[in-house]
Order: sequence, then C-alpha cells, then structure tokens
Amino acid sequence: MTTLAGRASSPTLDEVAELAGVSRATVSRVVNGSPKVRPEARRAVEEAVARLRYVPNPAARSLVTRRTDTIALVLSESDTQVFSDPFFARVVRELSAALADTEMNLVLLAARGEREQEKVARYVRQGHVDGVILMSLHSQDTLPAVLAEAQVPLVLSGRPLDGRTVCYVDADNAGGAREATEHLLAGGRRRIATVSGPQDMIAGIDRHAGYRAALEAAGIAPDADLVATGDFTEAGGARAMALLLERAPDIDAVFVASDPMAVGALRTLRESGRSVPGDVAVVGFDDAAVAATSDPPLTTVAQPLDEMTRLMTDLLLRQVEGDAEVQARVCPTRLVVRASA
Amino acid sequence: MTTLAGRASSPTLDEVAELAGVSRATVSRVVNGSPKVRPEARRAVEEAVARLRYVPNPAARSLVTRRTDTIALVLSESDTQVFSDPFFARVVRELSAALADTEMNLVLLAARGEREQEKVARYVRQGHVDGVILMSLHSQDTLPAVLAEAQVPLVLSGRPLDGRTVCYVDADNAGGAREATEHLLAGGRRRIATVSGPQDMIAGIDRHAGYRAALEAAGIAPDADLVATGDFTEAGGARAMALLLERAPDIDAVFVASDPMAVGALRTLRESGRSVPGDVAVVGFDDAAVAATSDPPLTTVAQPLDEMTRLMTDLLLRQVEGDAEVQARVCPTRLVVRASA
DNA sequence: GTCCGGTGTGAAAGCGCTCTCACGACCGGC
DNA sequence: GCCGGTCGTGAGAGCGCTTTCACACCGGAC
Repeated sequence: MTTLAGRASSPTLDEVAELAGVSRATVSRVVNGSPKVRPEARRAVEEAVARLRYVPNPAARSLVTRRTDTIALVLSESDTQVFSDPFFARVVRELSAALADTEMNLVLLAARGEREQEKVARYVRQGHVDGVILMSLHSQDTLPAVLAEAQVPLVLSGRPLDGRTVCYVDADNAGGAREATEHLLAGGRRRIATVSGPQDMIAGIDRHAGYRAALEAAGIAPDADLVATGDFTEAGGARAMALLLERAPDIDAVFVASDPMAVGALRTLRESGRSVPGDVAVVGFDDAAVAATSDPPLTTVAQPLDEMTRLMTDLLLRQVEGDAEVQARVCPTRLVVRASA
Repeated sequence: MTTLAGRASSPTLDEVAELAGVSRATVSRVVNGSPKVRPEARRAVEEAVARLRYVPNPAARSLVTRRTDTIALVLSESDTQVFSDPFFARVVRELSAALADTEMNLVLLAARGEREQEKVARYVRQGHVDGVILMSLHSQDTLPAVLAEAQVPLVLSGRPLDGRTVCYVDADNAGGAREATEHLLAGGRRRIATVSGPQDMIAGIDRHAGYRAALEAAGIAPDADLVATGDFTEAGGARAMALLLERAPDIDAVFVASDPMAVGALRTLRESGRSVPGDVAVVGFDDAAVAATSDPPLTTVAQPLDEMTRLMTDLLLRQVEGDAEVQARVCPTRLVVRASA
C-alpha cells in the first residue's frame, strides 16, 4: 500500500539504468545530453527510457541543481479584470514564444489583494521559480519591494515609482506623450486638453508629465481646466471628456493617455456634436487594436511591446544565469498618425 | 565558492535545529504544525526560524511527500486573446479565492499552439503540479486526452466532446438555450432565428441543440435560413445577424449563443432600422457584463460560473486527496429577463 | 616495453526534507 | 516497587537525482 493509492508513480533513474545495463550516472548523462557517452550506451539508455516512459523527477533534480527551470510572470493588481487587457495577452504571448526553445517553463501568478500577494511572495521566496517578471501597476503595491528583497532574479515591467534600483523595462511614456502633444501643436492647435491616467500609476504620471513638458516648451502656460483624470477605461475616458467640454468648451485638441479612454472621448465628442479632427483633434496612447478600427481611426503612440517583452525575458534569463548587473531600459515609442489628429 | 554566486541560499532545517537546540525532526514537526511538541521546544524553534528567516525548500519536501501543493489552471487555446474573456478572469478570481485558505498554490499555464501544449504536457507529466483544471475550447485540441492519460488529477471545464470518461463541470448549455428559445416562443414569436457559436466547440454545439429542441417541441420545423454561425465575438455576431436579415427579413426573434455576439446583433438590427424587442426579440447567453449595459439591456442565460468554479476546485482537491471517483456535473442555468425579449 | 593523456564509466556522496521507529522519561494502577 | 502506557524526542533511512572522483581501458609516443 503506497501513499497515493492508484496513482502510478514514474520509474526512477535506477530502473532505467538496470534495464539499460548501465549505471545511474550514465543514464543521467544521457538524459541531460552530456556528450561523454558511448553511442551504444546512449542508444541502450534511450531505448530503456522510451520503454519505461521515464520522466525525470523535477523535485529531485532541483534539489541538487538549485534550479527549477521555471520563471513566473506575476500580475499584481487588485482587479483580475486586468487579464482582459490585450496588453497583458500580448506580453504572455511574446514571453512564451521567447521561452519556446528554451528549457524554461512559464507560469502565471495572479496576486490580487493582500492575501494572495503574500501567497505569491511566499511561493517565490521558497524558490519555486528561478526568476520573476513582475507587472505591478499601482504605487501602493508592496509586492515589488518584497520580491526585490527576496534575492530572486527580478525584472519589472514599468519603471518603479519609488526609484529603487531594480531591473526594469519601460516605454518612454513621457517622450511619447510629449511627441503626441507636439504633433497637436504642429497641427496648429492651441487649446490642448488632456485626459490623463490615474496619478498613482507610473504610466499615468509619465504621460501627463510629457504633455506638460511639450506645452511648456511651446510657451503655453498650464491650465488646470484642461486636465481631467480617467481610469484607463473607455467609460472613464468618456466621463473625463464630458468634464473637459463642460469646463472648457473651446478646446481644439485633446491628448488622451490611453486608447480605450480615447475611444470613450471620441464618443463624448460625437455626442456633443463636435467633429474629429475638424473641431477637436484627438491623440491616444498604446496603439491598441481599437485604435485602428475606431471612428475616426485614432492617431496614437505605439510602444514596442514585443521588443520590450523580449528585452525583459533577456534581462531575466541573464540574471538567472548569474549575470547580476541591474539594468534599466527605456524603449522609444513611435507616433502612429491616423485620422483623428 | 558556491554554485550560484551571490544568491544567498536559505538556511536548512539542520541549522535551525542547531540554533534551537533540538533535532531536525522536531523542527520539521513544528514547521508542519504537528501537535506532539512541547510548548517550550516549539517556542525555541519558532524563534530560530524567525531569526534565520528560514523557508522550507519545496523541492526537498516534495521529493519525499510526493506532493507539490500546487495546482494548475491550464488554458489551451490557439489564441491568447482568450485571456481577454471576462469569463476567464472570473474563473481565476473564484479559483484563487477558493484556494486562499488552503496550502494550495495556483499557477496558470498558457498553451497556445502545439509546441506550447507539449511543453505544458511535459510540465504536468513531470509532476510539477498535483492536479489540473483544464479549459480547452476546441474539439481538435489534443491536450485533454494527453493529460487524461498522464494519470494526474484532472477536471475539465466544459463537457469533453469525445465523450471520454473524465471529470468535468459544465453549465447546462442545451437546457439554457432551450429555455431561452421557449421564452421567445412564449412571447408569441414564430420566426425564430439563431446566431450559433462555432460548431467545433461544445458550448456552440449544445446551445444550438437546445435551440432546435425547443422549436421541435413546439412543432416548428427547422429552417436552415434561420441559422447563422458566429465566432463568439461581437463582430462575428454583427456579421451573422446581417446574413440572417438578408436571408430572412421576416424574422421576429433571434437566439444568440453569446452576449458579445448578441451585442453585435443588436447593432446590426439597429442599423437595419428594426426595433428591439418590437420588431425582433433578442436573447443572449452568458450574462456577461455587457448584457446589463447594452441598448436595450439583454435578456440572457446566466451560468452559475462561481459555483461551477468552486465545484471544479472541490472535485479536483478531492481527487488530489486520493478520492478517485470520476464525476461529471452539469449546473443549471437561469434565464435573466431584461428588455430585449 | 613503459609512460602518458584522454575517454567512458560506476561508486558513492549528498542535496534538504519527512517519517518511522526506538528510546527514555514519566504517569497511574496494582 | 514493578509494570504497561502514554508522550516527546532524536537517530537514521531514504525520496530521485547530479556530480565528483577514481578507475579501467585504450592508443600512441618514446
């Protein structure tokens, strides 16, 4: 009577060794692709492995190698809805593609709320994974600090708000926002409003800073009436736009800090009887799928998301290999001009 | 010089034992909450654990316990966009909630494309997880069969198409569709069309079957002109609806196999100048968030998704505990009547 | 013939943990 | 005062693997 009734347990190295007529060490060498094995021995082992349907026990292996060959993408967010963000889906896709011809496995960890964050932190501290890519959106999130302390290879997606020295990859949010605003200025617009993102998120903060910097450089004084804050959702964008129109009906352009919000803004503008870009020019951010299909198609700022993801993967794997230098990388954005501005 | 330069390795049981002045066995007992330890010994150990910041090594532990205390939610789908499905987000949320006060950890595994599916299969077969909840949408997906063979505790989300005997939980798609169609009949509608889902997905098949069953029971002969197939997206629903209107302009109701498609259908109907529910009554499926906010609000079929998720968790954990009986559970749906029908 | 370096192999140690088993201490009952 | 029965504890085996180390073997240089 074994512990787990009915569950067939996989054969061990020893059994394979016996069947192949070699030692455990040789089997191990074959399984791990060591070159120092005679071809005939190798064949015998391979045959035995196939016959017994041998699969190495990862627990035993990582007990000695100190590696798990697994990295985690952890998503720290109070709201599971973030999954719905196509942004996230793209990161997952690119990440698993980058890992496809590696030994590395990818697991996703969702940490919403304090309890789950603790659970994830414990999971990582225990050494279940060799490294983690952390997507943490809000400034009050404690997970980045906890994981940074855990001595585990770590790459952040997005610049950390507290300026701690960790490895991260981010888009040049400020630069992109500035370029977007400059594009509006170049189009002759002068009353340029903004729907900015939440100011406890780095993307919200940086994009707003870029907008202000562009205006300042053009010698235009900031006007609080021209600033409304949204929550990166379409509904939030629509509301913020309505607020702006109420406060400053004479605006001729608006920089919206995300495409979903921009779509909402377009709706509000349409409902108010204004034409885009005739009366009001609109620029979004992210180059999300909706940007191309909205009415009118959205001029927006594209982030090199795939490149950023590959970069994160790269930085992380290098850390896992023992290359310990901490790097920060900021990737340039690109203005995609469509019909809305 | 240790293997992984710079990475501080966690203390071991032995070091804790030495500091606490007890044996390794006693430390293990304390860490695992065994009652057979004298209070003073327990305190000494706890103190030592805290002082050394001891965390048990899961590889060593699972090498002997044969457990990993981790279950996987695997998402087998060619398209990572599925993440965007709020459906999925709800399952993740409920699942981690159910596991919150358990020892169990949850990891998500994305398997799109053949290579990744193989990788996931290997991951599971190696025994990285104690069990898996598998969401596989399409009939040609081989992962369900592979995992079923892997002898690992398994619960499927959704009835398997090939009728194999595995544990699964599903909503009563056929029953729900039938009830929806009967609701249309009860409202006096007689030319009842349907926008069905992909016929290689169990939800698509069953919902279509329910629609047909209701018509048949009412003595209405099936009419191929009244059937169009969508892909569960809003755009697909809009296209399918347009097709239906072209083929049968006289329809007075439509059962749409998902809410996003229903929203698309509403748009097409509006554009064709028809009123809902005046000219055409519409019933959707899923009770997604959009159903309540669409114009008009959608009458739809709600699945007890949270309950289903808890049920899956439950069935899986029971299997993990060694309770091996294979069960299938089909949960009743509920018609939510709003304005559209 | 001896010596050499290289090459493939096996014995064995040990990774950090759990858990059985044996043992001593202590209790109450006779 | 002796015996059976807890109860807490520690010694030690062993989980399945990697990896070091020593060794046997071989062909070529001298």
